[in-house]
Amino acid sequence: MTVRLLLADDHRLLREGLRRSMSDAGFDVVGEACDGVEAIQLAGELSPDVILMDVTMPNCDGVEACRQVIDSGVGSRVVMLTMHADQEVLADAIRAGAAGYLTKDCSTREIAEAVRMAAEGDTVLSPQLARSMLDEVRKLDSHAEVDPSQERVVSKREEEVLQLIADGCSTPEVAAQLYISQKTVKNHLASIYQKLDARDRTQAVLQAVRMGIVSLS
Amino acid sequence: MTVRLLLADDHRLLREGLRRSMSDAGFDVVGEACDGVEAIQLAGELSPDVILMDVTMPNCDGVEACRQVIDSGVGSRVVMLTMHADQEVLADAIRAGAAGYLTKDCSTREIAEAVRMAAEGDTVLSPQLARSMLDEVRKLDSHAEVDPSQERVVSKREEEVLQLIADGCSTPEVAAQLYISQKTVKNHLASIYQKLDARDRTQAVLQAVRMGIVSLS
DNA sequence: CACCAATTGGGCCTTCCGACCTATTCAGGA
DNA sequence: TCCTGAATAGGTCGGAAGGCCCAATTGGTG
Repeated sequence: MTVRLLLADDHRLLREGLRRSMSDAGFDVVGEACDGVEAIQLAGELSPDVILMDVTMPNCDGVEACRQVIDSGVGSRVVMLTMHADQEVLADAIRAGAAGYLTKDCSTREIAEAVRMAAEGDTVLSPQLARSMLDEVRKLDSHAEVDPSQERVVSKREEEVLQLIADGCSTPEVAAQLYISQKTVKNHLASIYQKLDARDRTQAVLQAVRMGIVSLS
Repeated sequence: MTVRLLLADDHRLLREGLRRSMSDAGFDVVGEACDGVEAIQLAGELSPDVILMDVTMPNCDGVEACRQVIDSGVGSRVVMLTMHADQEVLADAIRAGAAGYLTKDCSTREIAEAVRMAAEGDTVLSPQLARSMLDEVRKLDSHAEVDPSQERVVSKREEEVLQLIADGCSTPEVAAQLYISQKTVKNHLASIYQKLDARDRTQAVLQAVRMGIVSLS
């Protein structure tokens, strides 16, 4: 029984490489999608056993596409592929129902094994993500409610403040945006400076960018 | 006469895909590097005809690695691979002496052709980058002297100020570092704000990071 | 229950920052 | 040669930023 596989990645080079590797590994590559919307559509039309889905794609990102495919009930197992080992995205992907989460640092052999295991109902992950993955799964098992992405360095509110500053807001503007006083914003910032080992907002935002806490534009 | 090819990309999946594709296309893949430093080292040891080099790599980015390979005089032609069609990076790559600049949206066939053409001394580029590439080449042809990375948005001095700020310096510290008065630093900053459409140092540094003017640690 | 972290807010103070004004020197292009 | 741009430096001024004190509430955790 060959595994029917759908590839979803916006980079043709990677798709072609995967198609060859996966075909050689004995999988039946039934289709390729170059964005999230196409992936969802093809998943519905082709009902593949497994979908190898890139996280970053145009139109609809991989995690959202994964969610929609799982929710649509076609029964496809989704293995996420990502460029970077991002804890946040991993957590999102697991919550979306992904059956695997691999970085593109993996070998084709590892990918092939992951696809095979996903097809058999197992959940697979990159070795370097094993621990956090297990933590996430444990949390899902123990208390099935959504947890605000564990191990946060700064609090939720502080993260909001940081993002607004990164978006170009001044202290008064952040206060207005969040409906709190300027003093509270300053307090949050002072707390952030301690946690991120920064001494001003510039360093705090840069550190947050390095740590992936905030996104730049 | 087969073309001897070196692959440099930090993503093993992509490297393996490329190795297969390029081998099948008749190239002799003599080595693989997973970061910039390794790429430079292997280029020296193996003297490949062509190096397929990713732009974003650990240790030493592809553009810098390209520059060093070209400067080392091993005679290898460097074809850059990139995730995104970035004008700035393209310009840097061309200045660094790259023989080609392709996005990973290209097909393996296109990559193979690009490698072949690069080996023959031609310069190749992604279709969507053709125009800007030609403009860049024209500039290089018209005045062939070394210009300190022309089209600079901010001046050399302003760039130094920006980098120091990004490194965590305050205005007095920047002034001390550059042996100028605080007032001059402020003047530079005011000029930077205009040029980068920023209203404070935080925004200026973030914009500079986006534009690749400064590096974050 | 007691404690802790998060979130909210206050006051006071010093320093920094950015806007706006001017000015000199010097190198390079029209 | 004149003019522009870069780099240098000064002043003033209002607002922003950051340090350092403080306190109230809320929601968990031990």
